[in-house]
Formats: sequence, C-alpha cells, structure tokens
Amino acid sequence: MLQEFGELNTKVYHVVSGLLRSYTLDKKGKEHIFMFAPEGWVVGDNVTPDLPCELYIDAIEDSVVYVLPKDVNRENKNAAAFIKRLGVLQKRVIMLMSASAMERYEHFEKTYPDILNRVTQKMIASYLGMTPEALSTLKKVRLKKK
Amino acid sequence: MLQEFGELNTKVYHVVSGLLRSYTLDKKGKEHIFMFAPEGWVVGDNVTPDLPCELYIDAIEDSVVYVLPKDVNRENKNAAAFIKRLGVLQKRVIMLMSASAMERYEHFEKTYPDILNRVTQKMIASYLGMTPEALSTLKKVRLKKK
DNA sequence: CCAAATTCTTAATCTACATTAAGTTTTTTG
DNA sequence: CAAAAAACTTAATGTAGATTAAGAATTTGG
Repeated sequence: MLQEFGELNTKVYHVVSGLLRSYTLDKKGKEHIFMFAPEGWVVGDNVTPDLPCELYIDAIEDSVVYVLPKDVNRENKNAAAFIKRLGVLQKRVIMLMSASAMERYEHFEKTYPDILNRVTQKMIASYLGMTPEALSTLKKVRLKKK
Repeated sequence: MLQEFGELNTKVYHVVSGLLRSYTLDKKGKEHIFMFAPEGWVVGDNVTPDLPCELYIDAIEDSVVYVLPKDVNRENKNAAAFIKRLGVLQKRVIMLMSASAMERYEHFEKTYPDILNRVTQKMIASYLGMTPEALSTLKKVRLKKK
C-alpha cells in the first residue's frame, strides 16, 4: 500500500517494474479502480499536495517504484493548469463509475453553481451522462426531498 | 464552432469571456459533453496536435477566446507526460458516458492487451465500471460472437 | 409580435446491468 | 499437500435509468 484515502502531501510514483493501481471506495465500500500503472508509467492522485488525496494506491505485483515529490513549483507555469485539468477529469471518472444520477447532479450543482444557470438542462444531462428526461425527473424528486 | 471531430493540428482555447464546451457524438449521433469552459479556463482536445482530435468544441455564449498553439516542445519534459495522462482520462470519460459494457471491454482489450492477463477479472470489471458478473457474462456472449 | 423551433416535463414501457445466490475453479498458505 | 480463501461462472430476479411519446413552456427568427 503506497497511499491511503485522505492522506496529505502525497507523492507521485514512477513505476520501474511491476504493476500499481489507484482506486476509490464508494460509500458501499465497493472498489472502483481509477487507473493501472505498469512499467514506465507515473501514477499519483491528481490533486495538489496540500489537499487530502482521494485515491488509494497499492501494488498488485512485486514492484520497483521511484517515489517522487509532486514538486509543483519547479515545473513551469502551465503545469498548474495541467494539474487542475487532471483533477477535474479524475473527479469526473470517479463520479461516472461510482455515483448515481442523483449524486452526480448534486455534485455538479455544488461544484459549478454558476454554470448551472447558464446552460440548458439538456446540456447538463449530457455532461452528467444521463438523458434530459432522467434529469428532469430527478430534479422533481429532489424538490420533494428538501 | 472552433473545432470539429477529426481535425488535425488543433489548438488550445483560452477563454477570456463567455462559455465554450467540448463534446463528442456517439455512433447514434447523441451528444456527450466532455467539459464546460467558462472565463479563465483553457480547453482543448487532450491529444497531441499530430493526431486527429476526438472532440468538437464550440461556443454556447458570445465569447472572447485566445487561440493558442499546443506548443508541446516548448513546455518542459513533464508536459508530455501530463498530456498523455490527460488523453487517457479523456478517453476514459468518453467511454464511461457513451459506450456499453461490451464496448468498454473491447476497447480495454485492444488498448491494454498486456494488462488483460496480468490482473484479475474482478479488477478489470472495476476499472470498466461494471460488476465481475456482468463481465463474465459479456465475455461468454463475446466468444459466441466470434 | 406571431409562428416555428427548441426545450422541458410527465408518464408508460423497456432493457442493460446490478443484485443475489449457489456452485465451481483457482490460488494461497500453514 | 490439504483446506481455506479468493476468484470465477451461471442463472434468477430486481431496478435505475433509457426509450418512446405527447403535451406545455420557452426561445428564436422573420
């Protein structure tokens, strides 16, 4: 086990040989593998080191691994933008794999409150990987809930 | 419309004001939005400029946009690794949103033939966002198909 | 400002995949 | 090597969300 959910100051793992995986656990305790990393790959949680990580990382074969600092500052200015994009994508994959339509909508609502009112329902549904009909129904259920 | 599916030498779009979106069309012609880009964001297809792009990008509000070259070489060595990771994630989100369990498995089989035999079915199912039971059934159907 | 197009909602029906359960095979370990 | 654990398969049943269809609300364009 190289990294557990919630750890701070996490590293980046350069795999020399063997095989690593990164994964999440959903609220039912079910694993959702986020990525495999065989020889030559670099894995890490795509969040800045000051934030608690959201992935577990462990080895599923005997492996030789270089553990590197995330070292955001030494990289050029664009690196910060890259990391941000990676982080968004990572969250997106996790949501698609492990969250229900309702949960994905609520996450979107919380994360992009501004965008919510600037695009059509149809587009939000498309972004969330569901039909506009499903989104419409879900929102009605949601109002009752509150 | 800033970028169409299949174009070469695509750019990166820095949004000064307005709102862009990137999206794919699946084989049924259905749109799957990949990402929204409001003010301050940078969008682009996460593939190197020499490959045909897999996203459409257009503006859904009147927008002011800087069109920048992807300029992979001028960035430091790590940039190439970042781009690769972004590309993998992008493909993953697209598959999760728009492909069936069977299609996702076939894509995995083609893309990671080596990994296929190095991890358990359970792990592959987890990576693909389905249950081991679904994967097992799907593989049986697949054998008959061939 | 009105007609046409598009979006949104609602509800009935359908289906891909999840869940559950049990038996079988493979792997691990003491 | 035996037995315990883990992985894999198969099949029955359940369900979230897709599809279809039709009407209502909103937006667009001449």
